[in-house]
Amino acid sequence: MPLSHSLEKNGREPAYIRICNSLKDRIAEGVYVSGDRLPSESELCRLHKVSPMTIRRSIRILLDQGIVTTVQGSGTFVRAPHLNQVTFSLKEFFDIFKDEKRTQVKLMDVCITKADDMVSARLQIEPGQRVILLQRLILRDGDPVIYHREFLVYDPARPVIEADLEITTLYGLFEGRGQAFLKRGEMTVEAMVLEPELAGHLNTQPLLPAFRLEHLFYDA
Amino acid sequence: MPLSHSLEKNGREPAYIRICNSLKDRIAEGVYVSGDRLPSESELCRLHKVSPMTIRRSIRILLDQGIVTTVQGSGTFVRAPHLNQVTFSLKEFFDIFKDEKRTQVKLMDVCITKADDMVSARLQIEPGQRVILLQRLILRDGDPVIYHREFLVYDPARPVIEADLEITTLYGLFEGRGQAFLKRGEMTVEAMVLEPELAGHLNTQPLLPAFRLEHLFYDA
DNA sequence: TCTATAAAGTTATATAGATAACTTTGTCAA
DNA sequence: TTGACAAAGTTATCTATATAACTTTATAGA
Repeated sequence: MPLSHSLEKNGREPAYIRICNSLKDRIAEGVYVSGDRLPSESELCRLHKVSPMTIRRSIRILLDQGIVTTVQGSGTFVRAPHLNQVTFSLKEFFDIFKDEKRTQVKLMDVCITKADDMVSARLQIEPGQRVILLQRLILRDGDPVIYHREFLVYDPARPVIEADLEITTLYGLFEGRGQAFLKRGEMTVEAMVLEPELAGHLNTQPLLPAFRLEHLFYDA
Repeated sequence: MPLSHSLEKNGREPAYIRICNSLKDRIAEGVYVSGDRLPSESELCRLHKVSPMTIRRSIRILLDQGIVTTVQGSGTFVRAPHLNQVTFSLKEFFDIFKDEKRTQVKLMDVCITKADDMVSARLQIEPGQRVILLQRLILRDGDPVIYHREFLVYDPARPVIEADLEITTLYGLFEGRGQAFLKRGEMTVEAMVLEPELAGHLNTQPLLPAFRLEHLFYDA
């Protein structure tokens, strides 16, 4: 059976998006409330006159967004508003620093120290083992905004990675260096109070609240 | 053509999961590095001997997880590690408080005050307009762990919602009350320093770092 | 050499149906 | 009344194919 699905029914929105939004709207309007069962997939097929795969795709989106839950053999149910996950978007934050003309990365200090408990746990090495510590200050229009510390496992066999010392762009710092040698990263967020030393570097008063971002790169 | 897809090829893992993990592994191992093009969908079909829809599903997962990007007409490419989004999971946090025997919600105070700038902005009302302020303390084994403040738009037409005053369970507090009347919620996270008053309520020293969670419910 | 066009290859969307696994419900027998 | 079982309904997975929209590359013509 021939068809021209894209323009016939709505304009340019794909059917699966249209159906997905339709269901979302009905949930928002209270037609379906928390705990209710949505019409079965085969019913939705008949209602919207599309094939099962298209309905499945719509429902999968709602599932991914946490709006519904599915129970095999039983049905698809509206979930109660759940607030157990917050996506902490730093996209805009990094976008600010994207234009490299106004942003400057300054390498303050490079030294070799012994790993304390926190660092050794993260790097999966023994406490007291030697690590390379790089300290950087990120400036925005000349003003310090981020204080950056990087710990590297000290490996005499591998010469000190010169590439690391040359990183003076935020892109290099956050988007990974090289491409080839690092796998994936993880990032965690904590609340902290600015210590006097850090506050000094950042040109602000101590004891102010701040976020502490920790990113961890895994070598291949 | 008959088939018994589930047991024949792997054990019990669906094909789309298997293929997805296979691709992930190869990216992690460095076989495909940042910027590389993955084999096309039709190639992957031949390689894994599955139908296009199955491959599509695998790739969609990688796409959702931000591991690859797809360009229509061109191909599927490995993305550089990106750290512009942190999913701030509070699931375990709330799970702790799930058993209601050990957790107690204590209503400390109910009063009507005038909305300051922060509150009026959030509730989309004029500054100075009257709002209902509910203050609660959440106790875990008798120890205070969360201080909870709730602002409600004061509406003389609608009598003070008694249901709100009766909430003494965390479930009621975080998972929504009623079902029928609220739509969706939003949640933001900030870093803060404990003010003396709050620290007093929480039985800790002032000036400690803390997270400030703000959740916003939209009425229907 | 440059440009327009065609062709091939790619992802995006959708159809129509099949089998499997699971849940709920109704029925019948003890 | 209870328990076993069958039947119907539901989601989960997958096949095989088709059309559309887009990109890249090769080709032919000016």
